[in-house]
Amino acid sequence: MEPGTPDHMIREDCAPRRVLALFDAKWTSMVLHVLATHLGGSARTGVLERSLPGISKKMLIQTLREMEASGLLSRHNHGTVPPAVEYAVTPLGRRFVEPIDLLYNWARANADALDALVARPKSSRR
Amino acid sequence: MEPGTPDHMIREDCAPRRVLALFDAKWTSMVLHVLATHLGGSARTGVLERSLPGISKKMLIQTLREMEASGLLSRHNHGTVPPAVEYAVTPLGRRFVEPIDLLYNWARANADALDALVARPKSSRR
DNA sequence: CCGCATCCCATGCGATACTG
DNA sequence: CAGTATCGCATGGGATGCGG
Repeated sequence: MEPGTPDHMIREDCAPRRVLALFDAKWTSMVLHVLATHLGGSARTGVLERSLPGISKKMLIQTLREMEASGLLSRHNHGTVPPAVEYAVTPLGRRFVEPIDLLYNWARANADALDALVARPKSSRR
Repeated sequence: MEPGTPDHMIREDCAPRRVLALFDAKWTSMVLHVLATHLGGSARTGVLERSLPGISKKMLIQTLREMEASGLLSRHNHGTVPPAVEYAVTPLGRRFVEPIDLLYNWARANADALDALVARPKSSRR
C-alpha cells in the first residue's frame, strides 16, 4: 500500500472515458441540449442549424446521422416536397440530457471561473 | 414568435461552449479528476502517468503545462536530484472538479446507457 | 525522473459546389 | 430544404530519442 499505488487508475475502457468520447464529437452534446431542452424534443434540420451558430451544414448532418446510428436520435422523413425531416430525442438520448444540462448550467453559473481561465494578465509565472 | 424563432441559440462565445473546450483537450478533465479526487490534490508526474493508462509522456507533460498556464494547476519543482516535481490543484482548478465529478459519477452509474450507445446489433435503419 | 524536440500520420472540420 | 461529394488545411497526438 505505498502512496503511489494506483487503485484510482482511470482504466482505458471505463465509463467516464466513454462519456468524454461523447464530448469530443464537439457538436453532439449541443445538439442534444438544444433539441431536448430548448426545442421540445424534436426539430427540423433547418431549425437546428440556426440554433447552433457556427456549425457547418456538413457537420450538422454528419453529427445527426451519427447520433441516429448510436440511438440518441430518431429520424423521420415526412416525404414531402420540399423535403422536411424531423429529428427527435429518443428515450436513450434523453438519459444523456441530464448530465449535459447539469454541465451547461454549471457553466452559465460560473462564467467568472471560465473567464479566469483565459484572462491570465498578471501571471504567477515561476 | 413563430415556432422556429431561435431565442435558444447557443452563441459561439457562451459559457457552455467554453466548458466544452476544456473537454476536447481530452486529458484535462481526467488529470483534474484524478488529482483532486483520488490523489488528495497533488501528485508527482510519475504517479499521474501511472494513474492515466494510455497517456503518452508527451501528452501528460503538455496537458500539465497547459493547465498550469491557465491556472488550473500549480507546479512545484523540489529542485532535488533526481528531479521531483509536484503538481497541485489550485483553488480555481478546484471549482472545476465539481462538474467533472458529477459527470464521472453519472457515467459510472449509467454504464448501461453507455453500452447501449455502442452495442446496436439489431439496427432500426429506416 | 522530468522534460523537450522531431517526425509524421490520422482526422476533424470548414468551404464550396452540386443534386433531387 | 435536406443531403452528398471533394478538397484542403490545421491540429491532435503517438513514437522515439536526447539532455539535465
